[in-house]
Amino acid sequence: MDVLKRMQTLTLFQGIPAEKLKALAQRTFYRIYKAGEMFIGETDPAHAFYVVITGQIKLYKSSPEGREQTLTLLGPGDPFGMCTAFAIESFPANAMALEESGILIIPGPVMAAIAMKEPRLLVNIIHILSDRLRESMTLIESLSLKEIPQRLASFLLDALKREGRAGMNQLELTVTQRELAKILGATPEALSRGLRKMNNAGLLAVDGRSIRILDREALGELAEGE
Amino acid sequence: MDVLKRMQTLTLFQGIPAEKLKALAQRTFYRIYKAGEMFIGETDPAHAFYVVITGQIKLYKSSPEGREQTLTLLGPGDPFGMCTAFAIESFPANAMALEESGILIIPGPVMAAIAMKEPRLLVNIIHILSDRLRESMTLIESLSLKEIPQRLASFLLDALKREGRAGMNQLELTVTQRELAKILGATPEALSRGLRKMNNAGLLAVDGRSIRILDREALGELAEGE
DNA sequence: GAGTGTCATTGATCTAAATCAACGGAGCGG
DNA sequence: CCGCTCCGTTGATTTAGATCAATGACACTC
Repeated sequence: MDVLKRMQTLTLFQGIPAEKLKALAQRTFYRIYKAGEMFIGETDPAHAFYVVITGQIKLYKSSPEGREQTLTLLGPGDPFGMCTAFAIESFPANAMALEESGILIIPGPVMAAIAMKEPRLLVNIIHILSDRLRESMTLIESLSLKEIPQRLASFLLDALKREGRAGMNQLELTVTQRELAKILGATPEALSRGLRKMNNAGLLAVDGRSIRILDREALGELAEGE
Repeated sequence: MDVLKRMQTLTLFQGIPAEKLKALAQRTFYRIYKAGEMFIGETDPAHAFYVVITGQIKLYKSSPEGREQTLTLLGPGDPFGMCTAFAIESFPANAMALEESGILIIPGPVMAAIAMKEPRLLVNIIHILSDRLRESMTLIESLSLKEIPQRLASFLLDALKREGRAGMNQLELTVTQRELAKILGATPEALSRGLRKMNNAGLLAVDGRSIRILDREALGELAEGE
């Protein structure tokens, strides 16, 4: 794989001079992880900066009893590990490949050295961190202040907005319902019941991983809170 | 108040040349907010960078039914609004002064202009954002995977570690129990019962806002999960 | 084609914690 | 001093959602 070429297409590296990027690319690794492979543990001192190239990664927390909460899903182009590269000692979560995934690994010190001389890169990182922070706050709000049907409705509308060309009401889940449950902070059972209820109410129609939104407005009202 | 002098003491501005800081200080405002004053709403397009000088600020989310979840407490020296200054359009939460508080307000564009030429400042901001992100993840974990007694135990140990000189077992809450409940994602009733239970079990002794930890080890076990 | 793991689903039961309600105490303003 | 508000507390009730258990549907591998 041409690491440099990939890096040039990433928004993370927009505005960075080619020679700097080349220096970075020379010390960057590319690795394939298998589906289900957990490649960063919470306590790992992983001082590196990662970028997903192909596949899908989830960042999550897990409890001693085996329950899990997904923090975020990452797809092609998404960077992660910003924290550890510059700031924090150990990675604050676990990372697992949901499918076979190709990942760029940039050693923390390498990244830091380049970034210090390239404010544009630092600003890009700040953008990404800000975005993640906002998402985290939304998740906190969701977990603490909303009930499961509301969370589900919010998620669906959000996903529709994110992936949907205007006017499309079809939604393709990138993950199993089991995984979706972990994103929403619910059990698969609760999610299943939630979907069925919406189905019965005529809000949507589920068919495997694809969901057709039938009544966007009603879903919106539900998401807000009746 | 001598804005420049204050700014020089902030870790946020460590390593920044004096003349740059002076330019920043000249365009910075200082404002006092009264206790209970809500000074940023979630939808506000507040493109500014804030630093708490005195008092105490909480960032929080609120639901239409009036329930609240506190995202974080901020004290003297803590900056916030990093997101809006550089990246996001609207502020992702509400901000309220819990006590009368003095705040520095640096207009976003001013901050951005200086920061672009001062990588050190950008790195400082990345540090802070990383830290906030890690805290957010911990809160998510807490809300989703832990029950209230566990959350409470974690909080107490954390607070003890943060404020405590080694060996001290005395803990002074900076907020009412009502506010603490909002931090933990619980109701005041649930918090009260939790504290009483720990009291009865001989883990701690509550006296108003001061808490004496009697059995740190047992509290630690409880925090993890039995 | 049988055997096995994962997935979604549905029903029955259980439980942590919210909600509702009531009360005593502390601080404050008139 | 009396009323007022906000706080913490305790008890009774309710409920959302977890847990437990069982089932059918696929998709694999052997």
